[in-house]
Amino acid sequence: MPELPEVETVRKGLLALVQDKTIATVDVYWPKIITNDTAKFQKALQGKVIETIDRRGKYLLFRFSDNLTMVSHLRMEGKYHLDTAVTPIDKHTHVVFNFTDGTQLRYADVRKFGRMTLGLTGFEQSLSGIAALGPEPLSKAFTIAGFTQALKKHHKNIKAVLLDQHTVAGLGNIYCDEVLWLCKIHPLQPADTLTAKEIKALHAAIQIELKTAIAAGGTTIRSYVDASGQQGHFQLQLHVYGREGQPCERCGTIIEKFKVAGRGTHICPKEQQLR
DNA sequence: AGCCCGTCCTGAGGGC
DNA sequence: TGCCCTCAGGACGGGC
Repeated sequence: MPELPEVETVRKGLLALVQDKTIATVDVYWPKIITNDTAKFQKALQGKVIETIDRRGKYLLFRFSDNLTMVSHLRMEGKYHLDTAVTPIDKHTHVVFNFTDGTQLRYADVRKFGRMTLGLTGFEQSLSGIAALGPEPLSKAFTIAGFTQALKKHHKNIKAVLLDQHTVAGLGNIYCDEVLWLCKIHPLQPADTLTAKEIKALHAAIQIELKTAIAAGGTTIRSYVDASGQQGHFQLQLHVYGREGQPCERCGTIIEKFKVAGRGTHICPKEQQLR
């Protein structure tokens, strides 16, 4: 499941593969992936050049010539890769961008949860999802003061707050469990009850964790690969996610798994206690 | 405003 | 072997 480090890894890899390429045509095999009118989407992209690719939270922002931006969210299993027209389209490929040089950018998504939206650059600021997004965790906009203020507004549990993207952008289920373990905070602890010390530790852990995960090319748990088909390596540095039944690396207590906000959640029951 | 829940999807894995 | 059921979950819209 691509979270910020995986999306950033995809962005960098993808940029190296498709920058400056010109789109000839677009094939759409599962129209629900495109939230615009499919025919308009296809027509608008004809002849456009991919100038760069940006990222905001877990969203990829393809910047095209003529002031067009395509917002793309991979959700659970979305993947991009470069291919040639002679390779048969597999059943999980839903959108194909045909370039004028004969190569293709293919979007595959087993679950079909991913979405793409095209508009005039800047439209993404008012797109639901991006408009309400919290600060980028690796930018100066993510301050301890702002983080503290945002946490005070919520009485729901800290894990749900970190997951919902409004307080800070980019964390998903895996990195939430990891940073909470690092800071010894119980995922059900109400956000507005965290101490200043805990908030400071969480703020730091989020940044270190995401930076380290980006450096490792992201985390491959089920199926994540980057734009070149390479797996990430950060799964080797996970402390709690997917480790239920195994001893905590710090204290030896058996890691437990239960549901929080509808998500599988992993904790060390000794070190992460609800207050 | 905040919060919770249903929805979208398919493949993997368990039970019998 | 094969079938059925459950689980995995990010974001969003609707309802309270």
